[in-house]
Order: sequence, then structure tokens, then C-alpha cells
Amino acid sequence: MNYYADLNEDDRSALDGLKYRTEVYESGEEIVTRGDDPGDAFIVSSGWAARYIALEDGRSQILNFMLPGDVYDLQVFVSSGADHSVLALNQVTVMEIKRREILSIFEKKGRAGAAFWWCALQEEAILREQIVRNGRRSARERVAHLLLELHRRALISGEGAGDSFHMPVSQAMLADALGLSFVHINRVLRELEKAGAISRKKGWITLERREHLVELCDFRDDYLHLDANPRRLGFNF
Amino acid sequence: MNYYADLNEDDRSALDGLKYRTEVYESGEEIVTRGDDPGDAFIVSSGWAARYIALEDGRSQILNFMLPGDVYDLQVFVSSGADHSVLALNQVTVMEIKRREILSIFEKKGRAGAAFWWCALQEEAILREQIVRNGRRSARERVAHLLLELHRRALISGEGAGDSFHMPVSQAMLADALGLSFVHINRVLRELEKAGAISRKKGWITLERREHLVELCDFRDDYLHLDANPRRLGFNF
DNA sequence: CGTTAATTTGATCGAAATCAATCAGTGTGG
DNA sequence: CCACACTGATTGATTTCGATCAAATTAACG
Repeated sequence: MNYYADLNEDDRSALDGLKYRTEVYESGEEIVTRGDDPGDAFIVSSGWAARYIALEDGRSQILNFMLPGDVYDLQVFVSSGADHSVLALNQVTVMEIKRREILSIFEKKGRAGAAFWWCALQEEAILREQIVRNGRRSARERVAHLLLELHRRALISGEGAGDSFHMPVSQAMLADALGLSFVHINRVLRELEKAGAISRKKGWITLERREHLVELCDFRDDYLHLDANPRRLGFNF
Repeated sequence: MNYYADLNEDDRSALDGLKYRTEVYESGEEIVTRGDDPGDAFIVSSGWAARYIALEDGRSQILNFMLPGDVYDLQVFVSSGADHSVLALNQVTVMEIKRREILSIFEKKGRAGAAFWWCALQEEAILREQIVRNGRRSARERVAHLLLELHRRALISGEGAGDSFHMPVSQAMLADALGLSFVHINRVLRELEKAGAISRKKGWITLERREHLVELCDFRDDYLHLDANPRRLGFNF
């Protein structure tokens, strides 16, 4: 395990000492199903997943995407059944960690626990941004904003290179994330492509004119608090 | 301070021993302004507030409403400037608690800390439901669903009586919460009223036919996890 | 290479936005 | 006590963005 940090030696060894079980899920598998009481927290170590809630009539809404390095369900302390599901978007490897293990990190002094806290904080910031994006932005703004967010996060997670990143997300999934129809998602993507703002190839997205996208949706580059808080957990395998 | 709980005597006295400062905000005042590093966590003890994010062009989105008993910013451990603001919707009294105090609760053994954890969990559930509501529901469903949520929460917070509750929220605010125009909010409210589902009077809402509303938006009565987790903090003044 | 899933495109429809007034309540200062 | 201003609610007319319906085209894959 490796990490960026203002962590000291003790903190690092506390994290390195975490016991975990590695689990692999194939594309389309459910990592967590609504109603489960998963019992464990987990950290995505490779692949992408999506947290979503399905309504009874077939509509469904993606809450957010999970990329390598993202932590799930720190609320294990008090949880009582997930109110949403988690779906693997491609082959996903996760580190599953028992409640007890997480608790032990928090009980120790030092900043190791803070690294987890910070992950939870960032996740909440992403949820808040999702609310604003879907609530008060036009379709074109939503798409541009989400692409910029995912690009940023893909870079941080070690995937992606420069202005390109692999995005294993179908247009129907994008639609469920952005509260739009997949037909309209397609039109917006094509329009952005025709305008030279992006290009697409076999699941890879390239932001050809990033500044244009940023201007289009007034993307605030700092909203993930990434610069201010270098306490992110990172993993190399 | 009083609370529902599976807390023991030690837990209760730990909570009772919390030092706090009481602060009063008038309707329209900002309790927290974006960019602030508030330093303290706080608990609403009376009145309603709204957490929101404003875009530069005047659009704004309410993230959620805060009612008495709701806790704000347990992430004080690692925070670095709020990414959103909090607005008082009527006269609001809050208990402001220093970081150090909150930390001391968590460091003690026992379930007192879990009570705070649970508040954070519930808040996240509300944010998630907000995403689904605004992303995948029609205007009528959104209004019905939000009214049901607020009614439920008003009852729990000790306000409201039976099917009625005081809702100090203008139609423009509802619009900013639900991602709609205030004109359309007005039409939907009138329609629900004409249909006999609700009635309104000087800021009070009565759910005349609650079952009808529930059916209309398929409201899941349990989504706040209230029954499963009676660890909510409560306050009487 | 056939079969299914994902993308693309066109045509039409509709829910909600926008534009534009009016009306009701509430101060508030003369 | 009244004229005025201001905020919030209401209603109507028109427009628009995105949904829906339908079909074709391409990509993925056993």
C-alpha cells in the first residue's frame, strides 16, 4: 500500500498493518446489493464501479462513480443495510476490510484515521456537486462537468494520461448519472465531438480543448479539495 | 439535552457534559458562508436552515434542509473551508461545539460517539435521496416526495402535529431544492391542493391525503432509517 | 458469422422554462 | 391612516429543451 501524506512512520505502519481480503468482480456484477448489510468496508484498487439506486418502475439513478483509491462504507460502525447498490463497470478489484480493522485505525492516535476521514469528506463533496450539477445545469453543462470530474479523478487514481482517460461507462450509464435520456446524452457527446472539444475511441475520452469545457460549465478546479488535502490513500499493485 | 437511545449512563453523561455556545440567527442570515473554515460543529436546536451552493450566474441549488436535531459538519477533523453555505430560513438557534469537544466524545469508549456517527449517516442518506428525487422523478413526484420527507422530519424534531407541520420555506426555495422554476412549483402545489391532497395556510402544510402522496411518488417510509436506529440526538429547550 | 448490446439519427411530443402581468400580504415612513 | 414599496404567490401565453418513439448502423463477442 502506498499513499501521499503528511503521515508519519507510525501512521504508515498502521495503514500497512491493515488486514484485508482481495476480491475480484466482473463487469456487470453487483459488489453490494441494496438491503445487504455488507459488514466490511472496501477500497477499490482497480477498475470502476457505480453506486446507484433503482426505482421500482425501472428508472435508476447513479449516485456517483467509484475509481481506484475510493473508499466505500466507512459508516460500517452504525450501518444497518445498504440503501443502494454498487455495480462493477468493468473488472474491479477491491480490498475488503473488516469493521474491526477500520475501528482499530481510528482508535490509534495519529493521522492514519484522518486519511479515511478525508476520503469520506471528499466523497460527500462529490455527492454535493452531483446535486448541483443535476439540479441547476443544462444537459451540455452536465456532460462537460462530469467529464472534467472523471478526467481529474482518473488522473489522480493513476489511470489516464494527459488529456486522455479510459472511461468504462456506457452512454446509458451516463444518462442515469446525469438524469437525462441516453438519446440526449448521445446528441450532446456528438455535439461536443463535432465542436472539437472532445474525441472518443473505444472507451477512451480525450479532452481536446479542456479550457473550452471548463468555460462551458464553469468547472471549479478545486472542488475536490485535492490540493489542499494531500492525505489521499493510494494503492499500487 | 435529551435523546432516544440505546445509550447507557456513561454515554448520556458524556453527551450531557459537552460544552457548547448558543447562537441565534435571524431569518435570511447566513450561518455558514462558503469559504469559511467554521472551526466548530453545530447542532440546530430550533428553526430551519438550508445548505446550498450558488453558481456565479445567480442559479442556486439547495442541498438539503436542516431541522432541529440535525448536526452540521462532523468533518471538522479534516475540513478546510466550507464548499457551501448555510442559510437561516426563520429564526434559528444553534449549539456551537468546538472541534476538541467532539473529538473527546469519539475518543471515549461507548456508544456516545455512535450517536453522532448516526446523524452523519442519516444526512448522507438524505443527500442520496435528493439525488434520486431530482434526477429521476417528475415535478409532481418531487414535490410530493419532499413534502413527505419534511413532514416526517418535522414530526421527529418535535415540530408539527399529526398531518400538519410548519414549513418556513418559500416557493422559490422549494424550486431551488427541487431543481425546478418557482412558477412550476406553484402550479404543482396548487394542483395538489385542488386535488385535495394537501392544504396550505400561512406557512403550515397539511397532508390531507398522505397515502395519496405516498402512492404518487412511491415514498419509502423507511428511507431515513429512523425505525432501525433510534440513536438520534434530541434536544429540548 | 450470427446474435446481442451499444451507438447514432430522425421525427414528434410534452413537461417544464420563460416571459409577462396581476394580486395579496406586510411593512414603513410621512 | 394612507400611499408606496417590496416580497411572495398566482395565472396566462408562448417557447424550448430534452423525452419518447422508431429505426438504422455499428461494435462487441461467443
